[in-house]
Amino acid sequence: MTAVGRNKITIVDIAKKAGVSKSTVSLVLRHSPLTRPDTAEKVRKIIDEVGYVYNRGAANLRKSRTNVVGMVINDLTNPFFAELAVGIERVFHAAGIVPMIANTAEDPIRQGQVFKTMLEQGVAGLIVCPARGTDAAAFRVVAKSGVPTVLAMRQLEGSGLPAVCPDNARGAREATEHLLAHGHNRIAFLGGYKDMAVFGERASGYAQALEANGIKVDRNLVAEGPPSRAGGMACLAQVLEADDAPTAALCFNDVVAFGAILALRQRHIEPGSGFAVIGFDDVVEARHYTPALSTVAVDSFGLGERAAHAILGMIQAGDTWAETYVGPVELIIRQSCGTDAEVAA
Amino acid sequence: MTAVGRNKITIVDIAKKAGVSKSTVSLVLRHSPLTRPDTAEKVRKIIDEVGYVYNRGAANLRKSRTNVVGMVINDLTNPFFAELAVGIERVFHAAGIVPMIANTAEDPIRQGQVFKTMLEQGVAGLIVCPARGTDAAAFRVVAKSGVPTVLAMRQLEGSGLPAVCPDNARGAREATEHLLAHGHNRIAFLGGYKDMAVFGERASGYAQALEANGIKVDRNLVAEGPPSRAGGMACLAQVLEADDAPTAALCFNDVVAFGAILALRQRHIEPGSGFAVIGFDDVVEARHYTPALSTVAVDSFGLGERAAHAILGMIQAGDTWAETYVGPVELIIRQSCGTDAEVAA
DNA sequence: CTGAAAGCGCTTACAG
DNA sequence: CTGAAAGCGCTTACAG
Repeated sequence: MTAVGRNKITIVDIAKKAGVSKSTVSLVLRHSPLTRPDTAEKVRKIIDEVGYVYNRGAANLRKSRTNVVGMVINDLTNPFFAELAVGIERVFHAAGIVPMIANTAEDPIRQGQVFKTMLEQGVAGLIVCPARGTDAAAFRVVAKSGVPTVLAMRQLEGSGLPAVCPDNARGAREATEHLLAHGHNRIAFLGGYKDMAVFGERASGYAQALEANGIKVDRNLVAEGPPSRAGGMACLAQVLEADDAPTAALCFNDVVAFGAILALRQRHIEPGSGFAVIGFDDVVEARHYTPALSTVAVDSFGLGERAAHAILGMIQAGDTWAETYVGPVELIIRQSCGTDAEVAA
Repeated sequence: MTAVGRNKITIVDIAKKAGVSKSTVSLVLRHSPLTRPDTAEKVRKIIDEVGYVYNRGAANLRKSRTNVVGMVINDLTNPFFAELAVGIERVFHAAGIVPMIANTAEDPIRQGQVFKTMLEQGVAGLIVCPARGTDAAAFRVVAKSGVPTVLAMRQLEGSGLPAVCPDNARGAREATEHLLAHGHNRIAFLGGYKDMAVFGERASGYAQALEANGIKVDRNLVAEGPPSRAGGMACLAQVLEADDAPTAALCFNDVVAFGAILALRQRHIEPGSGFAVIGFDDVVEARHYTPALSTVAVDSFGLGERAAHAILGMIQAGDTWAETYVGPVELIIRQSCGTDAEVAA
C-alpha cells in the first residue's frame, strides 16, 4: 500500500489542489498554448511544491508511442563502441528521446533476448551492432514489429536493413596499397573471424589491393583469431611460421595490432623498421602506443550521430527505411609501419 | 491509423481467436498455474502465430511497478566503467530486469536531466557513478521519489546513500608503502581533480602512508590534472620541475600512469629503473603495456555484481537501504615500478 | 480557455 | 479453471 515512501502523486492530485481539471494539468505539462498563463503558472507551482513526477509510461500507453530507442551493442568493453554510443546519445538527448543501451557480448542468443525485451518495452526505434554470427533471420522479429531499425558498423546482406558503417573495404585496400608501395609483398592479414561483423569487408579490401598488384592471397598469411591483444599475438606467431614469412601485416583492428606488436617485441623484431604493422579504427590509444600505431581511422562519433539521425528521420517520417551511409576512412601513418616521414627522413 | 505496419495485436485479439477471455490470456502469459494445460497451449500457439508482442509498459502501469533499473555512468568511454556495466548487466539479466544505461559525461547538469528522465520512466532502482563535482543535494529528487539507489565507485558524505566501491584509500596506501619500502622518499601523486569521484580517497591513502613514515606531503609533488593520458604527461612534467624532484609516482588511475610513462620516455628516463610508476584500476591494457604497469587492481566485475545485488535486494525487500560495501584491492607489481622480481633478480 | 468522458493494454481481485 | 469489471496515469477529441 504505502509503497515505501514512493510518492504516487498523479495529475488528478495536482488538479484537485489547483482547482482545475486533470485535462488542464495535462495541457500545462505539455506546454500547450491552450492554457491561460496564470492558470499554467498556478499549476506549475503546485507541481514543484509537491514533487510530482510525470509518469511517462502512462503517457506512452495512451499515445501508443514511446520516446525510447534501443541501442544493441555487441561489445561494450570495446572503446570503439563506447564512442559510437556517446555520439548516438548526444543527438538523441537533444531530440528528447532516451536511449536504452544493451550489450549482447557477441552472443546471438543473448541478442535475440535483447530484441524481445526492447520490443516489449515498446522502443520507437532500434540501432544495432550485430553480434558475431548474426544472420538476417535474426531480424525477422523486429521486422515484423515494424520498428524502424538501422544497423551500425555492418551491413547485413538479405536483411534489407539500412546501415551506417565505415568504408571498411576501402580502408583496408588503402592500407594494403601503402604497404605494397613501400616494397612489402608478403603482407599478412591478422585477427578476427569470418563470421564477425566487418571481417569480410576488411579482408576483401586487403585481397583487392593484393590482386590489383598481381599478388595472389596466400592463405597462410591470413590468420583468424580473437579480436583481442592475445589474438593478435597468436595470429602473428602463426603467420611467422609460413615458409615465406611476411614482412608486414594489416590487422583486423587496433587491439589486434597492439597484440601483434607485443609478439614482435618478444621475438626481438622491431615493430616499424623490422616489420610493418597497420591497425584499424584509430582508437585513442593508437597515437600513444610505442611505437605509435599506423591505422585506418573511422569516425566513430560521426557514425553514431549519423545512425541517430537516420533513426530519428524514420521515426518522425513514419517511414521504415533510410539510406545506407558509408562513412569516410582515413589512413593515418605513424611509426608502426616504418614508412612515416620521420623514419624516411 | 495503420501505424506503418506496426502490429497492434493485444491480448484481446488473442483472446478472441482462442475463444477465451483476456484474463485467461494474461494468466497464460505469466505462466500462471491457474490455467488448464490444453487451454494454455492453445493460447500460446496463437500467440506465436500472430507474432504478438507483450506490452510491458501497459503491464507496468497496471502493476505500478517496473522492471527497469537505471545505470547512470559518469564516463562510458572509460573501459573501467564499461566493465562495471557488464557485471551489473549480467545479474540483472538473470533477474529479468532490464538496465537502462545513460552517460553523464562528468556533467552534473546532464546528470540532473538523466535523473529526471529515469524517474519519469519509472525505474525500480538506480545505480549511479556520480559525475565530477556532484554533491549530496543532487540526489534530493531521487531520494524524494523513494527509488532505491546505490552509489557505485564513490561514497557521498551527507547523502546517506549506500555505496559499492573499492577500498581506494587502502590501495593507495599499500602502493605508496611499497614505494617507500623500496627506498623512494620523494613520491608524487599524479592526476585527477579534488572534486572528482575517488580522488579524495586515493590521495588520502597516499598521504597516510607518507605520514606514517614521517614524511610530510609536499604539495609540489601533488599535481592535479585530467584523468587522461595527456593529463598524466602534463602532471609528470609539472612535478619534475620541483626543486627536489621525485623518483616515483602513484597515479590517480592507469590511464594517467600511461601518460606519465610516455612523458618519462620523452625525457629519456627509463620507466621502472629510472623512475617508478604505479597506476590504479588494473585495466586490461595494464599488463600489456611497455613496461607492464604496476597497479592497484580493483575488481570491477565483482563491484558491478555487488551493486546489482544490492539494488535487487532493496527492490525485492521493498527496503530503501543497503549496506555499503567496500571491495578488495590488490597491489600488482609488474615492471613499471622497478621492483618486480625479474628486475630484482 | 477548461471540463467530462473514453480509452491506451494490461493485471487484479472477485464471482462463478 | 475461467470470465466480467475496475483501474493503473495519462492524452485526446468533443463540448461548452
